[in-house]
Amino acid sequence: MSLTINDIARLAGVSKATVSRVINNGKTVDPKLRDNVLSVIEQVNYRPSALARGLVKNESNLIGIIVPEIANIVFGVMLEGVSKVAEIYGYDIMLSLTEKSTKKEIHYLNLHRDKQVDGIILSSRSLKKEHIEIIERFEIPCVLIGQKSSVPGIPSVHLDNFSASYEAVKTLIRFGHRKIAMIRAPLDDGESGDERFRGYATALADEGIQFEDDWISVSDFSAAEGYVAMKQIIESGFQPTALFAASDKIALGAMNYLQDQGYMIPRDISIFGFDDMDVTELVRPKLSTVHYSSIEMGMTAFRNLIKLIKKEEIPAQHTNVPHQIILRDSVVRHVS
Amino acid sequence: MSLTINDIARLAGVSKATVSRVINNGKTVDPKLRDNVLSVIEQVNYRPSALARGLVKNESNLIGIIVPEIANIVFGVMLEGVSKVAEIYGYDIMLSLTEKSTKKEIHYLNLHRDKQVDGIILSSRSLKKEHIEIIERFEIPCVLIGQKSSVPGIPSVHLDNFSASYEAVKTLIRFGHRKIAMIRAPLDDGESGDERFRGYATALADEGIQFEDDWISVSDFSAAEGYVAMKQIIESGFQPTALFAASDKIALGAMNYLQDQGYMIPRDISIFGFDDMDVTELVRPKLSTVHYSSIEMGMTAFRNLIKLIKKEEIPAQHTNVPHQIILRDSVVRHVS
DNA sequence: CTGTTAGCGCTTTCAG
DNA sequence: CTGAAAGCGCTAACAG
Repeated sequence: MSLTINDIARLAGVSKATVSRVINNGKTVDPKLRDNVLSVIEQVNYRPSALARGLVKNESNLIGIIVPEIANIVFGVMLEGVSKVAEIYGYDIMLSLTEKSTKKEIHYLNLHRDKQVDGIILSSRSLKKEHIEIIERFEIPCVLIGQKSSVPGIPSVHLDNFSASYEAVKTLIRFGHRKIAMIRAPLDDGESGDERFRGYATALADEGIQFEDDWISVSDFSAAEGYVAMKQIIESGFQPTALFAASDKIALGAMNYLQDQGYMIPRDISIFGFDDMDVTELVRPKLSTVHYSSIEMGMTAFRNLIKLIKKEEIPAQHTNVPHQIILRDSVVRHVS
Repeated sequence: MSLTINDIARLAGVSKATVSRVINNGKTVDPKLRDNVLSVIEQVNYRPSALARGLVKNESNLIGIIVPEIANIVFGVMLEGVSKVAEIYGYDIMLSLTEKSTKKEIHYLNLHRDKQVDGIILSSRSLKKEHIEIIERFEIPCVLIGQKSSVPGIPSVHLDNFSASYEAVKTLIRFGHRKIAMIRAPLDDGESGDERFRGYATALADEGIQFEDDWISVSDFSAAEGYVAMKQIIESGFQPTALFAASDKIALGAMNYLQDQGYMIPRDISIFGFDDMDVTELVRPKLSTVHYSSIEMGMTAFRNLIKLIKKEEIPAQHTNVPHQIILRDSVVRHVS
């Protein structure tokens, strides 16, 4: 077994209170004693138990991250952001994956509380009563990432999905496109999926363009589904001159379908993605897309969480991460 | 504050020992008492503190994962594998990122021990004396992932990088290629980078092909560096008919360079990658590559870790995850 | 400035 | 089958 504070106290010939003091750079400890204790600690390589410490201080220096998946690069990068700042603040990370299951979200919310995490960063499509109950009952500092939160006390960090999509579609329109298809996120994907669609719809409406049902297809965020969704649109008979996809992966899948069918991109159809994953520059033509910084999102989420934990400063209920329109080769002016 | 076991005891009119017993489905507890306690727990939504429990039981149901990065999809998927099995066994995951820094690896190894993780899955380029010291001193069950371990008691889960590369290059040779370039991993990337190179070298040697220094270039695992590495090879004057890249990302970068220079792929140069990331099917031409299952790797690593933790069964020192050669459009027969 | 003494919330002998 | 008591490793008053 490991050495305990008692062992150190004995070895250094002091009380464990003193050892505790030097460990915590406690107030005034006689320099000689301190040096002595320190050298003993050094020699035997003593490390205090975070568990015991957490138990009495009622804090763990652990924060929880609950996200649907991690194989998705967007979440991976987000997590790197959180991790970077967490490291600076001396927090460790407990990670749980939910596969978008509300049940698992609840399950892990509870589990994280059991482990006494000091706070949680949660990515959920929508906060249900059950989420809120747990968070409020146990007073767990919590920030929502990726979706807008409407719950006071639970701030969120996210994109302005509406504006981003609006601008993307406006850009297509400015390039002379009017017959613009969209592959949107599943209807149950939460607020951000809806907002992207709303941006699309509003941009068209503002230009007096009326879209039909068959301009729109639904897809989860995979390339495979994007492929199918594009197929659906084309087979419906609609001939768009441009496509706005709710994610880069969808866009790539769609692009693949079109290329497989002999369409030339962007000559026949312009394509606009969302996310700016690194593959956007690796595919040909390079993909136009909406850029935002996932890492920034993660960092901001953590910073807000810290504010919540320290109770020093109340973070804004909503924090927007900036976005930019990135024009690459997949979009060209439409000539009629 | 949260309710404690004492509250429950009081509320249920029993001793906390009894409450503890029912929580742990302890031996025989009078059914009436048990039901009573259970209903109280249910009613007030009591959840025992994992910290306190961990302190006395000397286990945390936490396992640590220490990897260089997570934005890299390979690690992301690995982590999903670990997570999937961990969930079944009721373990939570503490995650730390090291950016390949040995110092950070050591740092987090210590930190994880402090938090009393029951075991650690570590991805490190090579185990130094310092790693081993910590692991052995504190008797932390630990499995190495992605690299072969030569330390008894620290088993590893990894690919047979040598064979995989050997087979890939043999495949190119079988397709009539002899002037085969390679972009390899950095020299300090550890054993698996070396093995991939050795596979390449051996395959050529076995066919009596002598390669020169300018056939080889070095790149980290990014597309940007792959681009530069390919440029280097071409500008050296060597005209390969095929390229074997140590990763898909490198391959894609290289492909981009070649395409930018007007080369036609695969007509002018065949390309072989490694990893089978999902983009391999999204780019044109689709990339030939070495496939293996990162998720399987993660799952296997966890299973081995559990064996180590439970001390029931000693896991094999080395566990190989199977690989396969995937031929796609980026490789064609060379016609001289 | 230092040691003694209580706990933090839980499990686990050990009696009964 | 149940309760009392000790203790996991640490911190935090409180005296001295």
